[in-house]
Amino acid sequence: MLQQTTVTAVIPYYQKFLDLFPTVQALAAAPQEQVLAAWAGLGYYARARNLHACAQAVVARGGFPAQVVELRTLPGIGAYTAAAIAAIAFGVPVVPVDGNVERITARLFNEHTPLPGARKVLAGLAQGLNAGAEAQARPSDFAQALFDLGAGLCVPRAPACGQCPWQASCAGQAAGTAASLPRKMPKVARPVRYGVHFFVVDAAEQVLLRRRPETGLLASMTEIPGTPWQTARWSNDAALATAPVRAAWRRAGTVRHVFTHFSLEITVLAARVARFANAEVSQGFLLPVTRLEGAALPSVMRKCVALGLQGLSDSEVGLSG
DNA sequence: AAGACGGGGCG
DNA sequence: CGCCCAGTCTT
Repeated sequence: MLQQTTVTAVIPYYQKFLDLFPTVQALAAAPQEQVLAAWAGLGYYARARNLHACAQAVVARGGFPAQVVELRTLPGIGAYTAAAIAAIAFGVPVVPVDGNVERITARLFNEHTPLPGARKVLAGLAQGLNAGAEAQARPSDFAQALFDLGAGLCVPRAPACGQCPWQASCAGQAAGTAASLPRKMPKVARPVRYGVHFFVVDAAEQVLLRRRPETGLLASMTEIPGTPWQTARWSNDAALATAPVRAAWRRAGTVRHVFTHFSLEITVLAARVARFANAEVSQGFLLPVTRLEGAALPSVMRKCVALGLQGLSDSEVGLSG
């Protein structure tokens, strides 16, 4: 759950997962929809699918493996997580290399090769950090100490080298380059994409939703119907041609959202209908407005829903469509 | 070796 | 606004 995410963001989700799925068996037996709904808002949804599949694999093999090479074969368990579990849960003397440890290592050895190219070299160097007898005897504490050093002192900007226990042996500190390490390859510009999504509610206060494809961005998550996300703005006519129902659409507003590889600008149209025809619902499903909170809606769609609800409560003149 | 893959918090 | 976060998987 912590992969590429901050601890503070994870804590409430972690608590919710322990309540919903108190054992690995319970998680393995849960329907995917419930797991995705519990993960909704945390991002990188492949992690949720991997965690679910991982629980099923662990139950199938009769328990958790304790060695790095076996942990590594489980879904969603890469080099870092395998080492972290082995060291923390099973006392294996290995060093888990996350962003913190990468940064500490680059500074200790004054390594100037930019990431991600330097990743393999840094991981190799990091494996030598626990050579001392104390580190060998306490792999879990040593890993935690590295995380805390990276989070508290050896921070990305303005590291507190004066308080660092490794200051004397740090080549980056000696060279005066610590604060600028690790170096990174320049990032490519993020393009903008545009979409139009439709928030529509019937007289029974049910919202029309659909499930996203099982692969790609926001895979298997829930959304309100909408156009594809393209590089050009949508004309009214082109967007309305994709509307899931005929209705008096009104413009509820614009949602802006930033993904890793592009920014998204979504125009939300909102409408009420008396009732949905069967054909209109066949592409998706209906959910009472009061149950939207428990749905597997990613953050961008929660923004759209909030805007749609607000749009319906307003009283403006609508577009036709 | 590159990309794809979320979301929020902070300077 | 850009950077960063207890990375992994696919191509």
